[in-house]
Amino acid sequence: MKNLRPGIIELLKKGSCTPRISDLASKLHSKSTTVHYNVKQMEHDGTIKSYKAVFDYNKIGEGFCTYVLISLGKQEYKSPEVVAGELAKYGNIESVDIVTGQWEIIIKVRTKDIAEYYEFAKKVLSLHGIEKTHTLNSMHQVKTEFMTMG
Amino acid sequence: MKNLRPGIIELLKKGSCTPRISDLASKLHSKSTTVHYNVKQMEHDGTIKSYKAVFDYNKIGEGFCTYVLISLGKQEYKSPEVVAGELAKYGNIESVDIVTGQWEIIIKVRTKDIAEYYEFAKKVLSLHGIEKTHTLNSMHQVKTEFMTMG
DNA sequence: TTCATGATTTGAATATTATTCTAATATATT
DNA sequence: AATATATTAGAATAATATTCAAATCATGAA
Repeated sequence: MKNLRPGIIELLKKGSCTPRISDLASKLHSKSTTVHYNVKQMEHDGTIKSYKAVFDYNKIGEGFCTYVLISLGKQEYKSPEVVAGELAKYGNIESVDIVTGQWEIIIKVRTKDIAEYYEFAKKVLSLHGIEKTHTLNSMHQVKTEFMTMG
Repeated sequence: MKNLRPGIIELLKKGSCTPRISDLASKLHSKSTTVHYNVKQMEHDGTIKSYKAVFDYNKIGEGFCTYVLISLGKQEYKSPEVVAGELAKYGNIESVDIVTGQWEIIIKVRTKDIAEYYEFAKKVLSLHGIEKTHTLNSMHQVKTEFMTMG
């Protein structure tokens, strides 16, 4: 007997979902064929990127959430774009933004606990030409991906 | 003729999607009834909070993305939890976290442009007993909600 | 305005897929 | 080992998305 959850979680984290046309139709007081037409349009013109699940991250071993402000150092040979692209490849990094001001990149990281975060930081943040970091640990995730937790 | 897009976007931002059981089943080399059983289990025990869409936020008038670090001031009568809860109610705030360190709350805000952000900041950040803020503007959103943009 | 063109909506028919139910198998507990 | 519980599987059904053709609406040109 195989434990399907990890595989399901990995797939649903990024996709493998679909809009409920009939639900949208009834909520918007429209015909389902009309909603279907509009949604497909948004998919084709790139307005909609994906359909995915939002999890209770505490229940999938990613309850420890950290924001890391990253500075690259002026004389660095790697551009922020390159470093950001490298960071984006990590599955436990939820978001990567190149920002203005004193820091160059901000990332949001999800790990099981502080120990796993420490391993991540050792492995990832030492590489990639990162000079300086400032860490903000989330004690309470009140809202995530537009979803209010509770 | 009504423009359905705003309504569809609002609903898909938080929900109105469903997992594609058969897609999961084929990718995981399992029977769809088995996947169905496991997914329902995760829904019922709260592991899965919702199924939603991810957008190209530039195309839905939310291309301007800002992280705001918030400090509340020691003698404040409102707790971080209360302020965070109030902030979470705003539809254009993607995430709200209560964090450790020199700042108390970090939020991620989406607006159309800097002008709309200014209106938001005037309206929201002046209320709620917020003492000091530090703003990081995203010049490039490389990854969002686990989805790499491109 | 009227006409013509393209875009959006609609309804009916069909195809897919989720869901239900029952049975079988695996896992855990005593 | 024996019983109870949890998970997987198959067949039948229900629900829903999708397709297609036709109707309606919106737009711009004459």
